[in-house]
Order: sequence, then structure tokens, then C-alpha cells
Amino acid sequence: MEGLANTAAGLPLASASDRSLPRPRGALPLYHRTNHRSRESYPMTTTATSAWLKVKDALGASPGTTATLKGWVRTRRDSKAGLSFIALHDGTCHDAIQIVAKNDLPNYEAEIAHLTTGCAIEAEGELVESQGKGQGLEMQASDVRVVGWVEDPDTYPVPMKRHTMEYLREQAHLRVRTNTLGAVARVRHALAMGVHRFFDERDFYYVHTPIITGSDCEGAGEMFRVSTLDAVNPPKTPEGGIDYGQDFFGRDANLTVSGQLNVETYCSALSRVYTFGPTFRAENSNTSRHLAEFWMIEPEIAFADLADDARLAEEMLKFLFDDVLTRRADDMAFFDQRIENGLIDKLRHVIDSPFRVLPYTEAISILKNAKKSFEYPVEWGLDMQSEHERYLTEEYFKQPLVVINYPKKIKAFYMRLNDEGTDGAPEPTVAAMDVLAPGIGEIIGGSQREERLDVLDMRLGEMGLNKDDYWWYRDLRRYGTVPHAGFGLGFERLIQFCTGMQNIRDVIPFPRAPRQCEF
RNA sequence: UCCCCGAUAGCUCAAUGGUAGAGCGAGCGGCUGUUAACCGCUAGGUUGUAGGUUCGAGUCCUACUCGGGGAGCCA
Repeated sequence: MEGLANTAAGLPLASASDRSLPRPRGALPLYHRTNHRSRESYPMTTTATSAWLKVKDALGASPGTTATLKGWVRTRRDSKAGLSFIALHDGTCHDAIQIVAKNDLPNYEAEIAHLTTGCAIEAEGELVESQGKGQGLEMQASDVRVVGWVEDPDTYPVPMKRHTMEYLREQAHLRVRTNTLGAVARVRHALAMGVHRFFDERDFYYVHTPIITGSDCEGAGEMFRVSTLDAVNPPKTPEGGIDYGQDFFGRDANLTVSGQLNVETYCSALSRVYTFGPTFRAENSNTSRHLAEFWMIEPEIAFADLADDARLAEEMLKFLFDDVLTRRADDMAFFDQRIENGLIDKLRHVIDSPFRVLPYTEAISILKNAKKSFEYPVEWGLDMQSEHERYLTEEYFKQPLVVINYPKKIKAFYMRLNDEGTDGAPEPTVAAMDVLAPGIGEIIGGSQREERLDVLDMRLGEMGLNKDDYWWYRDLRRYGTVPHAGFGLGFERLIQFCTGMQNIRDVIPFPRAPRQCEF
């Protein structure tokens, strides 16, 4: 509608025009104001005479409160009784609040009646008990100011209708305006805060391990190179290779694939530490549970063995599940209803039952005796395939499992060598563990670390790694070495498990995956 | 990277090798203290890209691009 478009474009925003007018009581323009007294500086009082309330606070306010609300329109419904209902959402909670705008408002015909999903508005009025069903308070608006129009409702990418997750992924800048992705964002935040609170309450220190690392010390997976060399004409060595000696760090460097080796150094002085940061893998992985850039939580505990490690993992997961159910009850109810039926019961069941610890050797014998036929062979010494892990955690035990003591030959060099014959295993095993979750697979991978220098050196040698590259890691075993252990928890996989979201690309704001870096 | 499937209106999908349709969304109108409202009308398309077969291709063939599911790698 042309007239409307002109109105929208040419109309000064009410709050903007207010700003140019003389203000009562020396009020400063909204965005230049500082608040030294209030502990909460945002939201602050605005151009309006009433306090700006978050929707989550407005929904729980006393009837009769006068307030200003700011947010984005979810829906507008008109009643020819002479009023419109506006569902306003500001992200502070799952629910929207209903604003009732009567047609005697001066801008009703020109503006309010044309509001569409996505428009940004400020509304001022009194919070009253709703006359309608299924809601608590609503606002009787005395003023509705349009802050930002949607320029063309017909092509607005996220109107109020069902969308596929695949489509929303292509609208990553707008998808957080939907119920589902907004709920994911709040749950993700709650889980991140929960992680920090869990560790802080237990005297763990949060350690910032480097994101850029020297490549030789990691040895896990394909890495992203970090370089400032001219990509077209890099300096060459006499042998014709690229001369990384002239690169920024004077050597080749990469984005980290794990903070573990670094955090072990802090563990060897501070006893209980953890990292929580981004991690990068340049694997060409195209699955619903892999990202090229993901966040990982890696605790490391000193004077601890694998059993302590497994207990920590269990305690942490249960704490986080309980925490998110409590703090984001609104969003979790939504996930339970719309994304995964039974989700809340699933999480409660996990909280209430002890994790099943299962030695690898025993897992293999369960799989060998299973009536189910597997595509891949089950043999002691082979790594378990997805189908095997799924069978154990989803069908056989139907709960999270901690599989421990894997064959030495399929695990990393730093994992502690077990005594011969542990669990009756036919060959050497290491003190490794995987926590397997139904529907997700491996959510945690960890181990007790090899603290004996001679054994570590033997393992490095067996795997063809150069001792000198690990000189500082080896120093930890030379100076006051102690048994210690840790694990890595994939943060996005944790969110998947807590929300029921099936694709990992939908639980991180801007997913990075092969050929995916648009936003 | 491998296997399988897909790409048609803003979105989700139909359409025997022969005039491209529906639902949702959007706009307008009707009805209504509404609430994933309901009823009516209207607009909206180079059928992913490039080539080929054919009198004729959304449909068949080839390549490419992008997306999904599964596998591997792992968290």
C-alpha cells in the first residue's frame, strides 16, 4: 500500500520527535543517559513518563501498574468492536504480552491498524487483568509508537507461520525472532551460565586457553591454518616449501582443536580448572551433530582418577539439566510440547538415575550377544560405530552411559595406560571414557591423563610423535607430577540434548560448517 | 569425503512428456474481547544454473551449485 509506505518512511518516529522537544524534569535523551544510582541501568526510564518494563516483569506486575513496553510485534488481530490486539515480544521470556489498542488512539487508522509481524514498537499504558482467556495481564494502551516498520510484509522472511528449520537456517539473522530459536537462545545462555556457576561453586578456576596454537602439540583432527603470509605468493624455503619462518608467529600456527593440553598446565598448579571456549575442526563433516566451530567445556582435575572424572561428568550434567529446567521452565515446556514430546521427563529421568558405567570390554560382549544384527563388525579392539553406541544407550540401557577403559590402540597418546588385565581385557587398555547420550551419541569424551613420564614417552614413540614438540607437556611429568583427569563436553550437543533440537546447526547462532559461512 | 534423496509462488508442497495449482503467509473487505481465529476477494512464477533429447520439457538425459538424511572423523 503506497500511502502507508510513504507514511511509514516519512513519519518521524514518535520517540525521535519527542527527543527534539523540550523535556520535562531535565530528562536526557534516551541513548545518552547514564544511570549511576540504579543497579540495573537497562532498561531505564525513557521518553515516556512511565517506567520501561521488560515483558517478563510486566506479566508478573500488579494490576494497575502503568508502564512502557518495548519490543517486536508477533501478531496483530483486529476486532471490529473498535480495537486491536497486539502480541508484543521482547525476548525476556518465552511469552508475548497482549497489548489492547483502541481505535480512539490518534494513530490507530494510520499506523496501529497496519502493524505487522516484526514491527518494533513502544507501548505505554496500564497493566490490567485480561478479559480474554489463557493469559494473565495485558496492557490497555494509551499510546503506541512505531519505532521501526517492516518495509514489505509480503516478503518479510519470518512471518507468523510454520517454517522449516532448513529455511530458518538461511535466515540466520532473523530466525531468533521465532519461538523456537528464541527459546534456544535463552536456553543456551542459561546453560552457559549454569556451567560457570557449577564450576565456581566447586572452586574450579576458569582458564582462558589460547585459540591460536602451534600445530605440533595437538595432533587431533584437521586444523585451520592461521597465517598472514601472502596467499598468492608466499615466501618459499630453498626446498620449495612455504617458509613459515617468515609468518607472523615465525612458525606455522592453527586454530585450536582443544584447550586440554594447555589447561593441564594450570591444573598442575590450581588443582581444579576448566576451559569454556570456541574450538575449531577443519574436518569435512556434514552431519547434524558436527560443526567446524563449536564450543567446548573442558574441566581438568588434579589428584584424580577416571572414576573421579566420571563422577564429575555425571554431577555436572545432572546439575545443568536441573538448572535449565528450573531457570527456563517456560522455554523447556515449549520444547517438550513442540520439539520433543517427553523431553522434560527424559531429563528428569536422567537426573534421578545413576549413570551406568560400562567397561568397553563388557560393552563388546553385550553387543556380540545382541539379537540385533549390525552393519559393522563387533570385535574387541575395534572402535564402536554409531549404530553400536545407539543400541547400547537407546535400546539396551535406555539412559546415558559412561563407557570406560578402551583399547589402547584406538585412543590418544595422553590417556593413562591401565594395568594389564583390567576388566579382563585381552589387550592393553587406557583410562578413557565416553559419555553416550540417547539421540545424540557421544556428548563427552575424557580420560585420566598419563602422568608417568616414561610411559608417556613410550606412547609418544609408539604413535610416531616427536618428544621435543611436547617438551612443556612433558615438563609437567618431570616437576611434581600427579594423577589427573578431565573431559571435553560439546556445548552444542549438550544444548541439543536439553532442547530436543535435531540439528546442531540450530543451537548455535551462526553455524560454521563446510561451505557455510554466510553470516 | 562416501551413499541416498531433493530443488516449482514469500514459505510448505501438488501437477501421466501437452494451458503451472493448492494450503499457509501477504493485501483488501466482512464478522468477532481476539489470541496458530473464522468467511470472501485479490495479487504473487524466467519451475536452482548451464547444456542436451523432443513437434513440445516442471516432467527425460548430462554436468554443476545448493539443501536434507545416513556413514566416517569426533565433541
